[in-house]
Amino acid sequence: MLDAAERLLAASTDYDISTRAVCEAVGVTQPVLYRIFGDKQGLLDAVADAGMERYAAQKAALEKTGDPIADLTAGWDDHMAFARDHPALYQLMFTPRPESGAATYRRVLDLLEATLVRCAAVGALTTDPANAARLILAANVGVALSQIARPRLFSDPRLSHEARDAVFAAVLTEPSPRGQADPVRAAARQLRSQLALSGTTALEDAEAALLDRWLDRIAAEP
Amino acid sequence: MLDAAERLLAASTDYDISTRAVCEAVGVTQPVLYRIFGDKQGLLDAVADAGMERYAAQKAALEKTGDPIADLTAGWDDHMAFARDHPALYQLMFTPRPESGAATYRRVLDLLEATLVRCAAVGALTTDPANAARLILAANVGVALSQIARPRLFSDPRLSHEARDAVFAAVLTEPSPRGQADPVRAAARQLRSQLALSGTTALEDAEAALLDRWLDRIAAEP
DNA sequence: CGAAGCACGTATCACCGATATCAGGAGATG
DNA sequence: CATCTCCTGATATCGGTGATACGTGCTTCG
Repeated sequence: MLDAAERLLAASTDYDISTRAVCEAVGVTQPVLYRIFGDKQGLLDAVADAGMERYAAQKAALEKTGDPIADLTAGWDDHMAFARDHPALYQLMFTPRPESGAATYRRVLDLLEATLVRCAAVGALTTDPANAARLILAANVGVALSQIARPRLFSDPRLSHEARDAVFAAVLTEPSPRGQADPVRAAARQLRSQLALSGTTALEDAEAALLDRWLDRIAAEP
Repeated sequence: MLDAAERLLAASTDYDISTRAVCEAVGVTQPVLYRIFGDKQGLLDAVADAGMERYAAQKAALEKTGDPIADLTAGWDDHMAFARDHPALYQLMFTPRPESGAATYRRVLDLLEATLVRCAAVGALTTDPANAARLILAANVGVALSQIARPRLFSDPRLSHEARDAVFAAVLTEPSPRGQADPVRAAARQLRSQLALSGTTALEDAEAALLDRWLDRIAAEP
């Protein structure tokens, strides 16, 4: 029944389901749903909890490295992947629903905090794990929800990586492995933005266009 | 009518309103609502748009400093205050609703980007304003929505300030090179030196040579 | 074997989004 | 001034949804 509800939720266009449709998909009538879950909110909570279970399992299968910072980075990307793969379920879990969803936030925070405690154990954390977990989760949810809301504007994976590196840099002592490690790319990006907003006359239009393409290539270099 | 809808939305417990209640509050019947807004979604879009108008006005009344970075900081805090004061309206504006809300995101991004362009004009930005705007807005929305969802966990203003500083540190330069004459020339010089000491493979030799001549011209520009 | 308890279905209520249809009034046109 | 047209609003209604009271048949245990 939870499976049917989640399937209908994923298939729905307005991120909403009807208890009738869920019951019909399973082959029972409405009162059994209300006997089991008591409420539609109860059903949605159970669906969110099942999603949380899968999220935790996915994350548990991921964290096997000895390096806690690598695990933390993988955790962020995994969070983004989960949001991308299950947008309706993700929104059900992390969007502000009144009187609900508390368990999801709490459990994700606990998972995150566990990893952060490991980071603190190796002296890589500049604040307490609880505070860092709140910061990371809030930013992660924001990027994920923005990506769900406006894929055209926010689906660029570079955005997620930049946000991740920015937040990690604020709570970790060591610079993150991939974050702004390449000064060439940073310089190329800065020059491109500066050229874009100050109409320089040192280059002709064709030259500027070609330069822009090169800077783009440099900035996108792996 | 928009006023009644927003009032009912703020008073509702489940962040939802009924078209009947809105009509009854105004004193008209349902068909007039559907004549005016065409749809319930149209009504909600109009409410979100009115909220966006108020948000823009509040922000316009705020940005008066000559320092764009101070304005950017105030903009973040103002965003958080708006979310705290109008949680239902805020969620209507920034939560992923299908087929809607595009205008809100776009307009907020434009406002943010305008301030960021001013930051870039004084050489305080390390990336292009569009990218920085996406990053800042996503993080800001994430902290705000988390605060709405779980006030007990995320209402600490220190969290918002930490997130703000973390994101700003990722897109802003340190205010040390204040007396920078020309940010374009500085960026060109920096890129040239960076390219010289790190053999990048993104460009062929001939391209790198031509790029070097152009950077020289830009750096030598009066 | 019989009765109690429970699970399920039937029928129904109140509410909501949306619309077809009709009544009344403002303004144009002769 | 009469009439026609267009616009605005109300009435009535339809399909659907969350939720529940009540009856019925099956299971289970003494």
